[in-house]
Amino acid sequence: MITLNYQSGMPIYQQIKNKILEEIMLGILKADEQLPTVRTLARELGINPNTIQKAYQELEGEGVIYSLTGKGSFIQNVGVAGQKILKERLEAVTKALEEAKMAGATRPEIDTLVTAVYDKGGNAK
Amino acid sequence: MITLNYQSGMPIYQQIKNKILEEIMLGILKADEQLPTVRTLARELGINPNTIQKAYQELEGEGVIYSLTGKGSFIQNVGVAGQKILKERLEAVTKALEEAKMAGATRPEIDTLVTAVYDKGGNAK
Amino acid sequence: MITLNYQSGMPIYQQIKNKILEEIMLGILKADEQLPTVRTLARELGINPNTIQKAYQELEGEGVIYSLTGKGSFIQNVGVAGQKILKERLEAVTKALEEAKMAGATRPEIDTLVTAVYDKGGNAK
Amino acid sequence: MITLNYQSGMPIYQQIKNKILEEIMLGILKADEQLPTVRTLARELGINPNTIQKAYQELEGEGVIYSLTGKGSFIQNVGVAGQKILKERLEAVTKALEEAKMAGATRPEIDTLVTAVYDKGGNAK
DNA sequence: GTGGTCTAGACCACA
DNA sequence: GTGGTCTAGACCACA
Repeated sequence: MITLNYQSGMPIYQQIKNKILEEIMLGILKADEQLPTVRTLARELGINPNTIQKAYQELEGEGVIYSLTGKGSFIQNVGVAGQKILKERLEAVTKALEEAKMAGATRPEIDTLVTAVYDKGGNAK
Repeated sequence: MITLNYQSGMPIYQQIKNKILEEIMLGILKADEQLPTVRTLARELGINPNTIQKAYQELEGEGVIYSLTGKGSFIQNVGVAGQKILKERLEAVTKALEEAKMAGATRPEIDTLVTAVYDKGGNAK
Repeated sequence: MITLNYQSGMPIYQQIKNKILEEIMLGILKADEQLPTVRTLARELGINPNTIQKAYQELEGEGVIYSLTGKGSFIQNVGVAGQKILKERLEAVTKALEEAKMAGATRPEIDTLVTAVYDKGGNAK
Repeated sequence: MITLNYQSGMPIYQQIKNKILEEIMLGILKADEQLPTVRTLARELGINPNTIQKAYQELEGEGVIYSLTGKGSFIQNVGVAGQKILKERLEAVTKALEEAKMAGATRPEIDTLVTAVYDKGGNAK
């Protein structure tokens, strides 16, 4: 179930990519599981199939899914993709931390945030 | 002295905004101090005046600077602007943390990052 | 015994063609020997009969097998087909070599590859 | 100067990618040199700008070029990209060699091909 | 002007 | 039916 945000400024195909990555990370989508077809998902979301196609093709280029013409699109072996995603996100945290520090954030303030996120229970979003 | 990175993917006007915000946070630019004019800065950086214009306009919209027609652009009272910037950056950290957690980042991994950033000394960038 | 690789990107009908060509080259399939029927092979491999049909039709078009309506498909006189296949594959090697050379591959690098392939013993795959 | 082959079956965007990779490999295109704009190249080749866009975006995703909105597209630092391309092409040679061997190609036949390619002079295509 | 996103719709190879 | 390619054309952010 993907809900699109047309006001956020984030491209639709990006939102779709993120949602799929998220579901892989959370174990909702598992290796070799089939994704909705390009056309089906496009119909469901009320958008153009080309936009789904773009999302799927980028994910395939990144080794996250694989596509079989005439069959459909499937989740790739999760391990490799997952490690890459984790690494990217840790780098994003570091960058955000540096900017916050520059704006005057203190160590205790940051620690409070970290604790808040890690005590929220399983689902972080 | 602003150095632009054309290959980082970050829009030029954003880099300019960030640099000014940074200098305010670090106390280099102080309240009511005058910024270089749009044309002067454009010439210095070898870029289109429209780009500087956009950076200044957004900073004015965010209450960070104020413009006096025919006089130039000036740093707003720092306290107010600073608190808003800090708040935004702490929110960015929270968002980055949530995404990292979802990708499998553990609490100790995050703590290591935080310590790394806060033990680097004064200049975080 | 054909094993299909759904993730290699190579079309299924191509994999079937290649496997048959390979078995002819290796002398496993001999002249006038009967191939499994389209339906039998489709059932065995768990794929669509159309896919087998396409593989057989192309092989027939290339003079590698011949079909007798109501009887089945048979291996063509091996000599003729084999020479054509060999010629095609040598052309493929030339093309690959030219592209590698253009990308900076040196003669010794190529010689190393050739030796590696030809010293591996009977089974090259 | 790119000439397209509409009969080859190779997608147009692939042909464009290959041509650019080739020119980088041959040193015709150098680091930070600007490529023709999406629209210009589309007009020149008589094809849709979207097709050029796709070629450029894939090259950017592969780290071969970088694009600056409002400025144009440029050749990335060549070293890294070049090594990746070379490695891929050597693997293609190995695969072609294995298939040729399986079809009965002898070592001397292969050596003849290699010599033919490497004695043709600078321009292999 | 330049790259990036998206829609609408056609046509193809493959299964 | 399914993914892949391509055209035509609109609109956007950025420079």
